[in-house]
Amino acid sequence: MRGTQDEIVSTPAVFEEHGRPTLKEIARIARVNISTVSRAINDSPLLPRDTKDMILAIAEKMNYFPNSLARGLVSQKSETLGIILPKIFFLQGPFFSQVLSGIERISVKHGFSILIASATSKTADRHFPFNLTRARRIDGMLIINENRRIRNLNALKQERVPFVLVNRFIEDTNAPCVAADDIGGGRMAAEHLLRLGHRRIGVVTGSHRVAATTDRVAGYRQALTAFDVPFDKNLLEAGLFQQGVETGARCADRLLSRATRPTAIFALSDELAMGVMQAAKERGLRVPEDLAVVGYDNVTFSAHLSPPLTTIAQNPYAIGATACQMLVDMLEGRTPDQANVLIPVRLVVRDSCGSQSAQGTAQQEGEDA
Amino acid sequence: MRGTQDEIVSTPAVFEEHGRPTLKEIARIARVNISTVSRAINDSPLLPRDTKDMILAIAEKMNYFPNSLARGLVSQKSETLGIILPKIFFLQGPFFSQVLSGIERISVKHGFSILIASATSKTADRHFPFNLTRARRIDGMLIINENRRIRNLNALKQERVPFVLVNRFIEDTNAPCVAADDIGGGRMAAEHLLRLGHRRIGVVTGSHRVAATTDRVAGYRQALTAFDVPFDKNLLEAGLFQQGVETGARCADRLLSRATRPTAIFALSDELAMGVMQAAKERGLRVPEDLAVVGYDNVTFSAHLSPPLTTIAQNPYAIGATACQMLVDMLEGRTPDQANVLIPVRLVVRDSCGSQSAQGTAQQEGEDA
DNA sequence: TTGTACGCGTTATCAT
DNA sequence: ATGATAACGCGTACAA
Repeated sequence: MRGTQDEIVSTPAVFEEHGRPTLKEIARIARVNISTVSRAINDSPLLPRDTKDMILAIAEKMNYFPNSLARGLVSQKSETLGIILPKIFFLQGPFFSQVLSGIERISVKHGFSILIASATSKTADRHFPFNLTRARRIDGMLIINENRRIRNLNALKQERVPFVLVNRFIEDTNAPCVAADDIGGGRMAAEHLLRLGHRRIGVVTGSHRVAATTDRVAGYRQALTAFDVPFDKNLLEAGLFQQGVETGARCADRLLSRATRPTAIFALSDELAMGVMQAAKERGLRVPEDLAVVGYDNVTFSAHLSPPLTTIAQNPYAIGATACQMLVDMLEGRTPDQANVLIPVRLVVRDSCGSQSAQGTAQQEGEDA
Repeated sequence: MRGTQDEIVSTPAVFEEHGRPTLKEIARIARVNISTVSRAINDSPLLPRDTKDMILAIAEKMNYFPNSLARGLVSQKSETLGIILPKIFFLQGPFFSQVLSGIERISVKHGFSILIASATSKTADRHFPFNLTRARRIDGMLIINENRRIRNLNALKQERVPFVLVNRFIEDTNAPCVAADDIGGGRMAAEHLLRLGHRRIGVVTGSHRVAATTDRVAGYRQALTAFDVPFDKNLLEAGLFQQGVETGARCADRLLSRATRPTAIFALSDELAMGVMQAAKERGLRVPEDLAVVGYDNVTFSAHLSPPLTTIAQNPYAIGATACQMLVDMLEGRTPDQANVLIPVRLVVRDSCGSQSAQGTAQQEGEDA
């Protein structure tokens, strides 16, 4: 019951007496100077083995930990990364959690802590997020922002604080970023349907203010162009990512009540796709026979819908990890080889578009990133 | 395009020249002593209006921000809360995100930053999470741990660091905690089925190492006892929360292939319930006619399954917010009126158990916490 | 090899 | 009403 290490380790509360131990305290006990202790703690090559060991033993016994505030004051570093979130950040799905997980993994590996900060209400600090760097709380920032336009990017650059844009892709060497290949994802989904012979492909989107919508639609249009299919903006219906199933169903309803209804629908999230399938069912349309459906995200349940949903899988963990690695590299003086990186997505073919050989060009699973 | 405030505010980069401004720098320019500036910044009542205004104007213009490291060094506080996560924290669902959201909201309101920290691999710091408090990085901690047993709770208490256990309920005035009422939730789900006349109620659980499983099962057993129905441990099948749908289906399969199969199944998550419904369908069993199903969590898609899933809704945002409020209270010297608080859950009745008046006692929606 | 002394930016306690 | 100065805990150039 004590064996595993997923847990808090016990600790002698030695410091009960005089508060937490400091270098001075240790120096007093070890009968050496403070700086000698400091050197021992920092494993300075100047000190001989024995002195070092002697001091380290005492420090260990006293449960000493360097005060990182004092250290930071001297070094002008906090060894902390800030994750900057928009005021209303949609943490609904598992996406953000996975990104965070990737960030966390890399940051601990390099000894950085992470501070989570979201824009507060307007009454609060209007200097956000620069208050954090100006107050020396963080050394760099990972900016998570789903908006299509990054406002005041210039201010960001001027501040001269290392940052990485997470999940927002822009082609700007001065603005490092890591994002999923939303354009590629949109294209792959559309191509899949086009190859199966579909020509009227409806799209159920999220808000056009978020980049996920505009980029994926852009990819969809690329595919259309490649197949010489004219773009018809009446085939687009905008729902809300936050209310995926409801709005997905509503949008699908509108699409399916058109005079010439689409033979396929590309939904920009699996939840939207779920709504689409539901709406189709209610109209007596069979998926995939009467309507092919493609989703986006490959969330856990999508494999278990009936029929199992063909979808685009992203890699949020890799996004977080890569972004964090880039930031750490910058902070440690290395230059990342790429400033703007795209994390590939992949098409997961299941049953919601029918057998691939049924219509159109037969083909297996070649279209991965 | 500049009007909204969801974004980064622009900032004159005045400090380009001499690094970031400090009290000393401002004092030099204002031709006053450092301590005068300090008083102005901290709005000391000793200073007359005009001096204060004069200094503040300069500070503002120079874009001054107090160095929180230096402040912390003096005040012995970091104004930072730590969120402690287990090594492998299942962030799959939206649950954690919502808890985090609640924490974040309250903490910014009180001027605290939040530091995210998960237990690292065993090679790293074996003092986790006390390294954080000992290094003065955080003033208190919110401990998120899904395990049934909290190991070394004593070490935690001995460390004399303010903490709150999040989503783990224990009856211990010395260990403040905030959690969802899992026992109540289990009971409510089972009662619902019992009222509808079911007597053989299968349970698809998660791992028995996590409290969510044991507590909800405990509640289920309470309901059984209240209805004089003997507990049959063969009606329990353990799946995995992380692989909800798959293991849910597998467990349901085992349950449904029993000689006398259950007439209802209580799944401890909506994903598990989804798997249960799928398994039922594959056996040609109709839900709810042949099998009633209750889920847990009320995730977004559960309202849109066919049939819509009856489930237990938790309130993760409230859990986070309440826990954080308690911690802040402790840090600011207030004593929370309750040390161990239970956040109520509620039964959301949909169609997966059939009409309530169909069998058993008719009743409306009285059983909320 | 080890000690001395100063500075990091701030607050607080003295004076004046 | 304001200034000088000593902490806070640590790192480090310089001395010894």
